[in-house]
Amino acid sequence: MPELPEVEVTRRSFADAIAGAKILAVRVGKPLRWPFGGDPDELVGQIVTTVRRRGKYLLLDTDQGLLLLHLGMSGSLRFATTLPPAGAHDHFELVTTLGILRLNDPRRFGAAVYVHGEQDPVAKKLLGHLGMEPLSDEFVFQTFCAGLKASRSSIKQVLLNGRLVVGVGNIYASEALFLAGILPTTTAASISTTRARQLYEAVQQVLNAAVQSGGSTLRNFSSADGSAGHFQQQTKVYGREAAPCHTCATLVCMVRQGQRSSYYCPCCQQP
DNA sequence: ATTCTCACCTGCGGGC
DNA sequence: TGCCCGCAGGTGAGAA
Repeated sequence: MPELPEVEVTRRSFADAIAGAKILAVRVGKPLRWPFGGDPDELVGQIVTTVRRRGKYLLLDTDQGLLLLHLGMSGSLRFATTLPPAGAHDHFELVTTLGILRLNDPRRFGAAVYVHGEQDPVAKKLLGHLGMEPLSDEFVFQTFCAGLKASRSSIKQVLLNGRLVVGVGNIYASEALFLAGILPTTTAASISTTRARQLYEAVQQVLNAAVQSGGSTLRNFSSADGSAGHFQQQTKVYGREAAPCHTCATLVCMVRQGQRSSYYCPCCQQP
């Protein structure tokens, strides 16, 4: 479920509450996307200091190391002083002095990985190739535009793959391309500087709007305090195949790109 | 080097 | 009602 907005909303919903917590126990369920990377009990006694986000990863700094969490396609976190008994899809849990942090992930594409720091080889493998953070000052138009010019892939794929800009997943790629008036199948390198600028703005606009709306809740997503998002109610094209475009009433179309669905308005969006 | 396809896993909705 | 198929918010590995 989680693209940048959902991960960021999740982060904000428990970052302050967990700061300073001492880890009392670690519970591990079924295997996730990546091995944990050590003995989970190594975390016991460590203090959670801060919660950061890099792309779609959450980075929990402790006084001795770094815990990487990823929500995959179906993951969500809860942080509360008390929680119901762990269910079949609760695969990772930190019991702390300030509450229980629990990862629920039915499909298990998510991950919980412990490393000693961002220079750790495993951390570098997971984070090292990630592109610019679209909601930070490091998101520079000139770099973005140059990256588009250098790619022969479709613009939808470039937005999705995270090498140029991180955090844009299947929902927000379609939405940003609609806002920019660009067809998802357009070759990235063929996009003019003017339209690249529109896309650069659109990416930031749609991600900011989604964060403001608490993210999208398509199935069971909720932030760590249990609240759902509602951006899915304001998508312009995503999930709206055969429905009328809100701008021009033309029916929204769907196309498969790299086994993912892309939605677009054939009237409002051009190559 | 870059680009494309596949695999990982579970659940749900639609069609028969 | 039950079964089978396709699809779902991600992404690294390996092939081309």
